[in-house]
Amino acid sequence: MSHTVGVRQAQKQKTRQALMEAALGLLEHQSLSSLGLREVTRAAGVAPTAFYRHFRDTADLGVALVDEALGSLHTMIRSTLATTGGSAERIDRTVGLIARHVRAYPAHVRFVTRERHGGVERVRAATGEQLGLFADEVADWLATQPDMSGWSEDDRRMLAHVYVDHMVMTASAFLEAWPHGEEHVEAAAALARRQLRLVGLGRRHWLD
Amino acid sequence: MSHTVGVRQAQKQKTRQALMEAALGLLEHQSLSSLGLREVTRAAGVAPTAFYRHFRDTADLGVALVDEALGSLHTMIRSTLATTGGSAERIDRTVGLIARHVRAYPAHVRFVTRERHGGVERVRAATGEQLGLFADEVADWLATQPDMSGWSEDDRRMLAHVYVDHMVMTASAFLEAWPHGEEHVEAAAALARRQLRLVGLGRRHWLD
DNA sequence: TGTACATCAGTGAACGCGCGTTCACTGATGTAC
DNA sequence: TGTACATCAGTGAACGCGCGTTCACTGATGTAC
Repeated sequence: MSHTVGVRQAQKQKTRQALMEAALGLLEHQSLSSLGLREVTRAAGVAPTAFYRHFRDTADLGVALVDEALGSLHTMIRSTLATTGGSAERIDRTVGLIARHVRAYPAHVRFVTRERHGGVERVRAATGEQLGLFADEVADWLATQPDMSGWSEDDRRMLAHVYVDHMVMTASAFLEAWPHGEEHVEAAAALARRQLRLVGLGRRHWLD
Repeated sequence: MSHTVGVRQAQKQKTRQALMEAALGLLEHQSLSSLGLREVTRAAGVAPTAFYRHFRDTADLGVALVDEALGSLHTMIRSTLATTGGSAERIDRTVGLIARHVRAYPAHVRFVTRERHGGVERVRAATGEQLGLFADEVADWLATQPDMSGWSEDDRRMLAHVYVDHMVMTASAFLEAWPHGEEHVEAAAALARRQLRLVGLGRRHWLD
């Protein structure tokens, strides 16, 4: 057998992933600062001591979850930016992409919104850093848009910030709306679209 | 001595307040779902069992904290709405009021932003309900503003929602900026003002 | 005003339990020759 | 290809500790007469 990655490493990755998924599941009903190591290993089906082969403590696991969760968000942001067409269509498509993302990765979204201001310093820092990078990316993209010429660097960053915050808040709103039925989800989508329209109008008249 | 409220009741209130303040202090570095009953009573200087004379469990205490924290926020919102003058002055004063509120009640602000999406269901529900009432109040006030005639009920509620969310996010940004020095606070204020200007422009052109 | 009894906020001992961490281990995978 | 040794992911027993909750209690405050 060719040593593709090594059987041992592959197995280790599998256990690591099992720990992260078990944690993500448990975090639906609690926050990271109350998540227990034994609780996670029990849910993952390994001995408590196995945990230490992968993470120093649960905060360390939390940072790994931030990277995973915001990696998937990153993909979504790129899709959003690639959207073309008129203003209304872009808004529709953006909100649709957010809804799809929440459907595909509900636990990731919950984790990010919960721990973004949560009780674990290192995780808060990691989340803030990553969302900052997103804002940078959006700001860079804005700089390429024809209607943004004449905007100052600071103003562009401000607008990017607004878009990123709006995306996170909308994702969180979808997550809350879901269990209450389809009409709540549609209401959340309608709200998000109106808000984007408001921001779009502000953007159009910023240099008036 | 006239039985003003009763010495006994007054003493009980004092202990209750001590428990809530101790909890608020402890919550600076953790979240409610990991807050321990014994930890709180230790910090408050009473026996663990005294806790049960006031709260069923820590979630119950959390709900009491929500009421207290959002009561103080409520006062601030009323002040903001009472602000008069031109658009730019109103923005300046609003952001100033938020900054003052954060200075006066940092623990309340931290608690609300942390537990708004935190791991304790009942506290999340209580926070959401109260913020919803704020949005209602802002929406009602918007209905009295001359420039809002012609707006639909839904659109007014959307705008109110934007203002309330922006206020909470700005308060949270101030809280994070504080320990990093005065220039970070000023940057957060500048960002908040620019965002309000963007929203104001959108508002002015909503019915174009 | 004084006395006798009721209330009840706060106490302190005791309990069983699950926690995080340590340690020496096992046995499959990897490596050198 | 085969053999001998090294590595190291995962195990299981053991530990000391702080947790939430129960219970009977104490003594200051409140109330009835």
